[in-house]
Amino acid sequence: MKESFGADLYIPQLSVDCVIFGFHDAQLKVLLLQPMGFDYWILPGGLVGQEEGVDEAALRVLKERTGLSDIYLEQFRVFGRSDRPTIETMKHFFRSNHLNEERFGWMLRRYVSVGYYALVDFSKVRPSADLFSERFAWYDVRKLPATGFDHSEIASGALGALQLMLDYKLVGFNLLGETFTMMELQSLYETVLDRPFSRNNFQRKMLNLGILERVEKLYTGAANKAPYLYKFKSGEHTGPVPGLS
Amino acid sequence: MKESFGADLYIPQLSVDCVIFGFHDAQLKVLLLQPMGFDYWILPGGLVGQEEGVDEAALRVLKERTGLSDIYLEQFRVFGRSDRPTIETMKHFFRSNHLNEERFGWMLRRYVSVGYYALVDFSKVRPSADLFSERFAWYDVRKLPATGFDHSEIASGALGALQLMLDYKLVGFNLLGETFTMMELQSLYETVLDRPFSRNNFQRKMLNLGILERVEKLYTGAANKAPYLYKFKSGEHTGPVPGLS
DNA sequence: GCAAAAGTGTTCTCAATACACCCATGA
DNA sequence: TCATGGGTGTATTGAGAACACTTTTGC
Repeated sequence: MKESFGADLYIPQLSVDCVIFGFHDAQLKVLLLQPMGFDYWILPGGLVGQEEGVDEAALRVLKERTGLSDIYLEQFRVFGRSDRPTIETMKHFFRSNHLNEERFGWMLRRYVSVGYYALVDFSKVRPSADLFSERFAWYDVRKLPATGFDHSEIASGALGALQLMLDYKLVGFNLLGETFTMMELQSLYETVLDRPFSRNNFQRKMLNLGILERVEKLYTGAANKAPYLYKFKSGEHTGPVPGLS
Repeated sequence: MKESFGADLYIPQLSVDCVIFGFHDAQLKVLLLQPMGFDYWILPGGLVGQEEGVDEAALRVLKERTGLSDIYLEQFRVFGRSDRPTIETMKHFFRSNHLNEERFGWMLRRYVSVGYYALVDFSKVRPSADLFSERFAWYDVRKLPATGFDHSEIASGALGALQLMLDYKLVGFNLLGETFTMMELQSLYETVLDRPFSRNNFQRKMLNLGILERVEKLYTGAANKAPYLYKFKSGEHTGPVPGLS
């Protein structure tokens, strides 16, 4: 039997893909990687080690790509159709990079992928590309470039799941920094849910939840009243990996 | 290399497990199987064929165990911790049934399982045990017997997911027959959500949704007013497999 | 006619909405 | 002092909860 590099280290035909959301410039952005010598982009992802939990694999990918641990992470769906375009894309990649198909042939199979989304503080992320990628970039989740595999489908699935969860578990705060103004929070909600909120009612709704703490005033130097800064009362709704699978 | 029966037919180390919910006697029941010569119970499940989608595998299991196709099916979570008790349980099973570990040794690995829940009309199901099981039985989801693997965790995860979805997607009707009385529907909601509703408010709420059609009166022969029968206006919320993964 | 279950109506409360008004700040 | 953005207050609406009342049916 030929030497297959890495074949025995991982669970065969299983991968994780992470949709990493960051909020910046009033846009909900997604971190993408561009594989070597390719003109399309893919989501950060990886294989699951034999001794590793699936959630742990996703956290490892997140740590490698963002430099952060303690990230809010949620599993949202398995992408397992038999016609997922995994083999063709991988072959294409191998040929473009002159990789030996005999060594990495074990990867040329149909893969089932577990989809995760993560919420990060955009300003804290120090992204880095992986070994097979040339570069990374943040893209507006609603204006994605051409993607490999079925990764645009995974990204829009993640957006739908996030929209569902946003109020239910109050996860939005994970996309902001330690402190934020009410307008920033509102802008986040409007961007994610893609609909406007009225300024004053939004404020009342958020304050009535009883999970915001007013910190101090922020002097912007702008020609208006200085807005308050708020802090999320850390508690149940912040932690990463709610239901470790 | 030794002959491994079935090893190449399936995606290695990946399985599906189905929590099949039925509503009967004011209880939310789950269909369980008892493996040959064992004293615990397990959920219906199976492996995923190489040419088969993960959802398709779940539908196949459902059809085999219930005799029904067109079942409401929802994927809810992946169970992929590295310490899932799959190997020990399988070994135990092989030894009890004098199966050759050399032939089926490829199954003695850590498995990742995709969890599904299904909603069926209890009266239409004709359950059957699988090849490795002695018998089947319906159990109240809140009074499960001792289960193998981590299947009680999967079952309670499914219950949680169903509770979340019950109102959001109005999936409850899949647990009832073609027509039903308002009391049956209310009893279903009370059982699933484990809390009481007031009779009249529940009725108004349901009718205001505009998805119920009043059919005719039902003569029960009881010493009371005959209740109306209702029908679910078939549309968006009935179909099986909402997001084919 | 009475008990039991089904159907309908009324009131109260609370949260979401829309609208209006006041405050702080820099040009 | 005025435009800009932030903060607060008030009326309206609609859904949900609690309560009471009427209708049908077999005994």
